[in-house]
Amino acid sequence: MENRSSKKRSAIVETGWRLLSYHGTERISVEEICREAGVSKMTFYKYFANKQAMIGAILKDLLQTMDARIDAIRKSDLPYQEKIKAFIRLKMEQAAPLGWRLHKEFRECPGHKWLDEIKAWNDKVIRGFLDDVKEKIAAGEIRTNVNPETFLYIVERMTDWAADERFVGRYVTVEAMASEVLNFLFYGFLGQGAVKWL
Amino acid sequence: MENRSSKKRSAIVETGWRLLSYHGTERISVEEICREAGVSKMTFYKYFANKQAMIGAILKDLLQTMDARIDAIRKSDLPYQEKIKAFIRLKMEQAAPLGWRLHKEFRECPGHKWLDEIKAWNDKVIRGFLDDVKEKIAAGEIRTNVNPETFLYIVERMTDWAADERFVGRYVTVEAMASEVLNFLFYGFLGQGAVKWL
DNA sequence: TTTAATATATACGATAATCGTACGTTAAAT
DNA sequence: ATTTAACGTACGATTATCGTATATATTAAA
Repeated sequence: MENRSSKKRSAIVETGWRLLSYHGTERISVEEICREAGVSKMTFYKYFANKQAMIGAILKDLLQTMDARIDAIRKSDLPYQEKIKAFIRLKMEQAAPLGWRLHKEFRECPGHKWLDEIKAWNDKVIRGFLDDVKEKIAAGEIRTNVNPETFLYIVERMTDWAADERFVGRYVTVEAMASEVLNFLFYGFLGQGAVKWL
Repeated sequence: MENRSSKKRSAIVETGWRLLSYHGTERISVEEICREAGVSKMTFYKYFANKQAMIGAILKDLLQTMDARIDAIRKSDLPYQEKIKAFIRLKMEQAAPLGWRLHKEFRECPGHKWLDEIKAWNDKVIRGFLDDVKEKIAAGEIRTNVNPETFLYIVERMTDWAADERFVGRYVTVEAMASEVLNFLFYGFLGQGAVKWL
């Protein structure tokens, strides 16, 4: 049956996602995926009707996973600071994962099949997070040396960075990138202490 | 003759670079380049022996251009800050010029033909600036907890904010905005000193 | 203007990649 | 032992790609 937890299927999904996020939807082939995943083509067609179906399944899984992670953060009893960090990290780890490559492809091909779904999901994530932050700032539970509006704007812009190849391309892992951004967001470029330029 | 300024050749180089920087060296074909450039294959092979030769020529041209720009900055008698700005601009505008895509490909394929050349070039561009910054950091004149390259990127992005009315519109004066941005840039979201979360 | 040289386009054969499937094989469940 | 699910091999059909041989147009020289 369509055993969703088959090892072979997992291998296909994993390899498929890797190649997909790197090369886009057009420049990959099922043969390549099978080759790299160590799976025969017949097995591939056992689980997926074709490449398109596989992509759809992968994206669907991805969005589901992300939703679950978001809910987990929301429901958790982490201190609010940690929640914010978790959100930002999630957003960055996902925006890249969703793939700058795919973002671009989707953007460039308007009538794209999964465009709306992804956009909707994206909005959902951002709005949910920003609304929470706004609320806390308005309630005075968060104090910052920066105007709240400025903060919100910056956070919004930062999510763009994660889809910018010039930025993402410098980091080996998404974790490293997210960590760096968080570090900057909270503490700025300069460490505390005397600072001189020239 | 191998007219280096032929229109057709330019079209090939231009399109070739676009596709190359986007899809990498492996996932493009000369037929595709010719198709997109509006050039016949025969013309392609008039100017280049094959795809590899074309890539080599493109990269060579690119590096030469970049070298010239770097030297121009170095030789200029601009004040130090202006030189830094120029470097930032060079690095950000053109300078992922090699394209994150190629950087990654080269990084992942050690025995790559142009790896050394490109690495050397990259060092020349980045080191020139970053070494200066790092020097200042080491000398205690600048202290930072953020990767200098990240800093470069962020600075560049901040210049975008200044052109975004959603951002500018919040401030009565330009000074207020600059102050806010600098405050954020230097100290991050959290001010040093008494900052409470929750 | 005629002629030679050069630039560009078309057509081609050879090879390889890709798709989706028919069929055979293993391994486990009944 | 027999059925059934999972998986691999081999296949035909189609398409892409390479590099070249040949044909045409354009330009420069005589």
